[in-house]
Amino acid sequence: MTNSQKKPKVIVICGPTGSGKTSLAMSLVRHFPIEVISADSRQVYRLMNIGTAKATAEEQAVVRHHMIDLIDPDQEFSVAEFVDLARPLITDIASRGKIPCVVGGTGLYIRALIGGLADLPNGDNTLREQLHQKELSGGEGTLFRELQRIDPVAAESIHPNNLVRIVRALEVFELTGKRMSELKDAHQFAQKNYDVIKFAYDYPRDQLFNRINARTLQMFDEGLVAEVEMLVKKYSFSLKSLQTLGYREVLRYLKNEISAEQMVSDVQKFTRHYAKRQLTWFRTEPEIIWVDSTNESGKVIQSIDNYILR
RNA sequence: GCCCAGAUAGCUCAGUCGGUAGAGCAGAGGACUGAAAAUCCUCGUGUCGGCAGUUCGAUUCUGUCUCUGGGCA
Repeated sequence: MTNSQKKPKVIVICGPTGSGKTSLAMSLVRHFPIEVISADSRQVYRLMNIGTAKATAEEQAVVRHHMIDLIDPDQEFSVAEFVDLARPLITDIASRGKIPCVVGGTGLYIRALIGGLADLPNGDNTLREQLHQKELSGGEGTLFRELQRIDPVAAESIHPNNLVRIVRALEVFELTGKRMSELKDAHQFAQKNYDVIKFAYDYPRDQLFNRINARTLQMFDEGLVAEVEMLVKKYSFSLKSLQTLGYREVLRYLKNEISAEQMVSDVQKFTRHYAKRQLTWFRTEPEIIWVDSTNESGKVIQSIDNYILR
């Protein structure tokens, strides 16, 4: 028995929002004994259902879904937690003779799940807050100049305007005494624990955008506004998880900052932008089998058949 | 019917004291290792409404026509 035969086989269905990942997964159920592992940074939240396009109760009754509804909307989540929770699931599913099927659009989560994470510390909100304060009091560019001093390589690859990245790099140095660029470059998502086959639907751009626009309207029909109202009532307007595409715009509408019409078209627009960013990410993701959208699931099932036999 | 204001990038508009034009948004491309549905970067040629006139030269001035607002009858 070779090494690759010992590794658990994992099917990945990725790609931009609205490209039909869930329905592809559902069509695989009839042919393969899969269980779904959602790779989605928002579907982990309970009570956020409509706006995250979570698999419906009916769909979840057909196939077991994991990594959904893990935490309350006032809790925080991270890639690291995702990897820590999802990896044992893969082992478990495979040991029961089933095939783990990772379905989702959060590119970083998928890459980290498959390739592993570098040895970096968890985020520290207090430290982040301090760093932001430092930038405020020291003036624009303070943190970037500091980063240039302590980790010039990281500073080279981070734009001076990208505070989130700069803060993270400083945080890593602060917490470990090591440069993030070095910790990161030694890693490169190079772990190979799984035998992976990856798919994504490839749509003509205008077709994907039409699907997104239509799906957004459907979310509003299904009661997205009511879902957000409920969350605001149960928690608050400042809930961090509500700073999510779709939820954010409804929030602005509920605060009377934008009209209902504006809200809908904004959600459509920002979802299109998001899909574009995802495409940029997945284009560089290695070994994705891009499936022509007109090909339906036939090609995928064929490929998986070959993959299981190999 | 008359008067006024417009007509410039896919959209909203700025501008050129006459030397063929630029913002925002849309759109396109890119980056990304514990915030990732987040965060950040790059990219602007279009009969300047049609036709004629003045001029070395008109998108800019003049005339006229068409269309769109608003007002007066």
